[in-house]
Amino acid sequence: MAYRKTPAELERLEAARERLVDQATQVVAEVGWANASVTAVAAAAGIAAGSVYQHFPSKAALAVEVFRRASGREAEVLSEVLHGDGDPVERLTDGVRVFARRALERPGLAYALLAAPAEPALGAERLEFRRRYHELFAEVVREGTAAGLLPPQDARVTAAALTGAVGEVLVDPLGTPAGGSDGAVADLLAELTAMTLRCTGAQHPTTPGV
Amino acid sequence: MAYRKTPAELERLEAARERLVDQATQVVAEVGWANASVTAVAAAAGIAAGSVYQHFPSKAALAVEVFRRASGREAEVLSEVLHGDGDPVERLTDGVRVFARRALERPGLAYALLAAPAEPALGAERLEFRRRYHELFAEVVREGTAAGLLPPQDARVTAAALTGAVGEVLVDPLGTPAGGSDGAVADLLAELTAMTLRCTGAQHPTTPGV
DNA sequence: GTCTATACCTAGATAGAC
DNA sequence: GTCTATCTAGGTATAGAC
Repeated sequence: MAYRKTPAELERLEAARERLVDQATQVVAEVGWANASVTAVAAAAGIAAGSVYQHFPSKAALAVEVFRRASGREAEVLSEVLHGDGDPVERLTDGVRVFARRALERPGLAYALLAAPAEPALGAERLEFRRRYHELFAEVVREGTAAGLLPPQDARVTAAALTGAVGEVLVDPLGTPAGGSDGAVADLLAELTAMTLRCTGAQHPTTPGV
Repeated sequence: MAYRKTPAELERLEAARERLVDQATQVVAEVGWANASVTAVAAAAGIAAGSVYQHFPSKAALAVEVFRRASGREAEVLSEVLHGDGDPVERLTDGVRVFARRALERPGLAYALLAAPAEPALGAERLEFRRRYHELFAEVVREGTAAGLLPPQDARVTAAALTGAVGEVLVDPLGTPAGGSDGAVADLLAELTAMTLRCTGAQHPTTPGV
């Protein structure tokens, strides 16, 4: 009985925890938060229901971890694109396009993160992440205004509006089983970027890109 | 024992049901769906918990009724404004302004209807009402395009974007206890209408109105 | 450390008295 | 028709064997 766990033990534990979070994410994407019981999640991860509590103190804690993990990834991707190359307006449309495309590729997960009914704890978490999106968008809007590419405006309002607008436009396609296959996705992305440009007050579409 | 209830009886029942729905709405606005237990709602309506089931077959049915009632009112008000006088762009900004002002006047209820975590049944209901908003907005956007006031665009996407944008912009103020007192509300409304105009691509602000 | 079996708790729903 | 008291189900969390 060692007083400290060996590195190998820690690694195994960590791996099991990872697997649990991954599988829970999968289950949530498939059946939603409401039906993702501890039993179902544990079964998916190949462990017993009771063993979940070796890794998380409560179901809510696991749910929060799942949400943070997945939402964090999206926020990071968005952040990278928004801080990338090109003028602010280009980056904004690129960001929206990438965000939307990723959502449409994993509709179940995106729906769970963006809109699906969930416990209060997750509601709070969602609100926090939406604020993070607000900040990311607001920063770029301010840059655009400073560069004279966008008219004067309250960047926070525009950023919140963009967040809500993109989410709302996506929810319907995400809800319908086959969110739209081939060209429908391209059309939707084009309309989304056009809306983004209008919403910020950009005068000329800069990149008519894919 | 009459085979049919007398008109007086029916009226009394109907009144009790009304009172129950009203009080349930009140409770939901105050404590949210999660904490609006059958017991709490019944207490507010001055009846016993068991008696709730004289009027509704289940808690979910009552919740849906509460949601439909309240959301229906807002949709009607919005519809009236959008179908009122003036050019399409004016009506659009008026609609957004009225919707937002009403929400800010009843923050608890608005938050419950727009964003608060709720059971799956209500999630579906919410989605349905958001579609109703989409349609209302889309119609006016199409009119605006037809009148040459707005550039060509997919009205459904713009309408969904407006719905999401307005909701998202409102959620933060609605969440904070004193949503903003005096001039803050006016500023927010002004920014919202400006955003609405940009989002639809309207070139010149038509009514700088209150 | 992981499983099996079970305790427990909350909240919705019901039965029967008045 | 309404209340009180009770039942029940479902799912989280835990105890103890292996």
